[in-house]
Amino acid sequence: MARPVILHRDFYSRDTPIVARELLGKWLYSEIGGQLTAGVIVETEAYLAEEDPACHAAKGRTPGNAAMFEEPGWAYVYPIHSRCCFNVVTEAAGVGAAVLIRAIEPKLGLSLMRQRRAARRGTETSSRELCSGPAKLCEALGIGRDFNQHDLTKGKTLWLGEPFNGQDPGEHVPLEIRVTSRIGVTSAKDLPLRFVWAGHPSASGPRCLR
DNA sequence: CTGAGGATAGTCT
DNA sequence: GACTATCCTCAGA
Repeated sequence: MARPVILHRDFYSRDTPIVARELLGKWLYSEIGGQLTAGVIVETEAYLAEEDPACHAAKGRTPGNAAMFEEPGWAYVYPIHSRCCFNVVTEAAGVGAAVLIRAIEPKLGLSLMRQRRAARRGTETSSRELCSGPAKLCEALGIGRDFNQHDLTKGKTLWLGEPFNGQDPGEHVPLEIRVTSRIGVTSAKDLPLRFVWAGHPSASGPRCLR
């Protein structure tokens, strides 16, 4: 297929909150075994290298978080509660900052997404619930730990880019962005580092935070 | 519809 | 052994 524009290294090589904000409206693609799935990013969270105890890199580099210290534009996939969450590394190599992708609106390959989700759940899932959470979208797109340290700027198997061919980018830019504290973190509760496409049905979290 | 609580496993100390 | 950037089920309204 003809690739839509892929996000390059310089997109990621900026301050993490800026990257998190500008990621809203971009598309996340996975092409695994020749099967394409994709969706629009509607919710992100920034995790900072400095003064952010909630960041996995806060206590320094360990084998588990090593990906966060790699090149911007690389993937950091970590396991939690027997699921996975997907981050993109930002700023610069050695810094230890990233953006967590919390929710997408499913656009391409819905039936495969449903299949992958149902494999775990055993029940049918509505399209708005399909990718409305960091671990849900990983399941739906087939993102596992094998994508840790994957280079997202190559446009192969897993990457971020502009809207799919034929889709008007203008329709995929949020009219309003809501900024809140991050969901589920136990430290640094007050930092306004969560970015949501305001009112989007595919966002996660309690209704009052969408 | 909403909010609370429990299940669950990988990682670090 | 204690954490956890989660998800799902089940009450209750």
